[in-house]
Amino acid sequence: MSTLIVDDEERDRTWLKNLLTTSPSLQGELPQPIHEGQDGSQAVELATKHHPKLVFLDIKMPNLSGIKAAEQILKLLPDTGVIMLSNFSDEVYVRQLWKVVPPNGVFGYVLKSASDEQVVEAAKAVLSGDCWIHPGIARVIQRTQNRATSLTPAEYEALVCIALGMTDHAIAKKLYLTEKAVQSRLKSLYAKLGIPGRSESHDTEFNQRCRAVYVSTRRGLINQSELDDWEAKMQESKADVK
Amino acid sequence: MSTLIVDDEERDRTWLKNLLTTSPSLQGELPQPIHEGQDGSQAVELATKHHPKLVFLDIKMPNLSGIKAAEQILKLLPDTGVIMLSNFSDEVYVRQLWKVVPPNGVFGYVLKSASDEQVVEAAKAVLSGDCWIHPGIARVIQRTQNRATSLTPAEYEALVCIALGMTDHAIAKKLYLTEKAVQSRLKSLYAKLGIPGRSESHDTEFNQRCRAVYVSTRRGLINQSELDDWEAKMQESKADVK
DNA sequence: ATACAATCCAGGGTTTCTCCTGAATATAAA
DNA sequence: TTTATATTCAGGAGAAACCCTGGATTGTAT
Repeated sequence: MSTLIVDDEERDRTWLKNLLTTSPSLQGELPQPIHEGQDGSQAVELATKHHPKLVFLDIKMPNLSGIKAAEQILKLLPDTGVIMLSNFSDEVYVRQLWKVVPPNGVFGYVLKSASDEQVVEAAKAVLSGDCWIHPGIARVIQRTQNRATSLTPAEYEALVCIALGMTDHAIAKKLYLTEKAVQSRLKSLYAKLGIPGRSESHDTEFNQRCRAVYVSTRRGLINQSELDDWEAKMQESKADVK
Repeated sequence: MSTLIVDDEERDRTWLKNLLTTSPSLQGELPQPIHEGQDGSQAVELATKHHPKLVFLDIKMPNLSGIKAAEQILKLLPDTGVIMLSNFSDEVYVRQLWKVVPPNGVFGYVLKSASDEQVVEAAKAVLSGDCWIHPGIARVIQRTQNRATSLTPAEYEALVCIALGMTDHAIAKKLYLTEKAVQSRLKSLYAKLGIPGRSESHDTEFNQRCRAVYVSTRRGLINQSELDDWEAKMQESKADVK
């Protein structure tokens, strides 16, 4: 029974380690020893080796993201308590995490802007079998549950494509659809994002396509590093065709 | 003669404070005492009060950004050594900083991913009247100097507008131009960003408008918080018209 | 079985964006 | 003064994006 801390920034690792070991209210409760890793693949590796009870994972890491690392760890060791540490309250991550964590899984989600007390609180909660979710994320989760505003996989796919700058035609080819189907997806996407079209206000204010990307980024539905991943995937599948 | 540390994250402030006070190679050289602030307006306030020799400024802060704070501080106290601390190597910030810092000003720019040694090095350099720029930023600066790839103010303005999702028509109205002029700006923008148009490749791959936003964000020419500032400004000027 | 939502698709019409050529201005460098 | 460069504009053509209505197909919940 040990604890695992995985973050690519050494500064954050030592901060967290100090916090956990010196906190009075965690004395004796924190599984020892504490192992450390620097990226997602190390996280999986160290977890399979030491079977930790508690794992802290940064989301944004090289090689393997914290989310994917969590997925693999939970698949192998479902009883592990996973606490995600993130700089952002991005909806993408909440979306992804929701799919990865088993329904009865125990996990925490804390932003790096959290106070030391909150981090300790999260650790204690997860150790005693509860979940701990950062207050700032509560409303994000609400939104992902809400039918009227949350995006379907189809809409999300379309969103990513336009954010990468693809044309309707290119999207259709990539997803094996007609252009009409693509436009249909986009139409419902714009509606859910609340972007007014030509019809609604007399003079057109917005280019819906770009506006959709802007508000989605602001809401954290997409972010640059996610898009870059997609871009890389696109490149690959393009190479396959050749 | 004192030192000023301004960052909205307490964690980073204490980290930096510890680093500066405990570093052997800075003993005796660091101006004492050390004052701390949490945002840009406090930075200006504390600087006018204590006339520090050295100021550490985080770029992303509430109320007043680190860049704007630096501008005001350097206007009042041109001999202050300013060191910018940033999480990102975004081109926007380099652009802005270049305008704000006087030609003979002394400043540093270090990324938060820097090692402790680098931060100390930067501090020593600035204290002895030199500039210190993070290696990762060198090539960004190169790009901002290069005529062929750097954007003119006109192009940059257009870029921000399309990133916010405005139509040609809306942009023209906002900037007091014809739509044709806007399109002309966009055309040269696309060219500088190296985005292929309909003519260049047989089948159109990209929606240039969205693609431009994507690559610009990736290059750090624009970023979300900057765009949000612009969005707020747009709202204001819209209210003025009423 | 019925209802519902999500999806794909079609046709046809309107607007916006992009492309091309070309011209007039202004400003700064040679 | 000439030469470049940046910039604003025009007209007209074609492509892409958006609007509306509506049908067919799935799957899922009641």
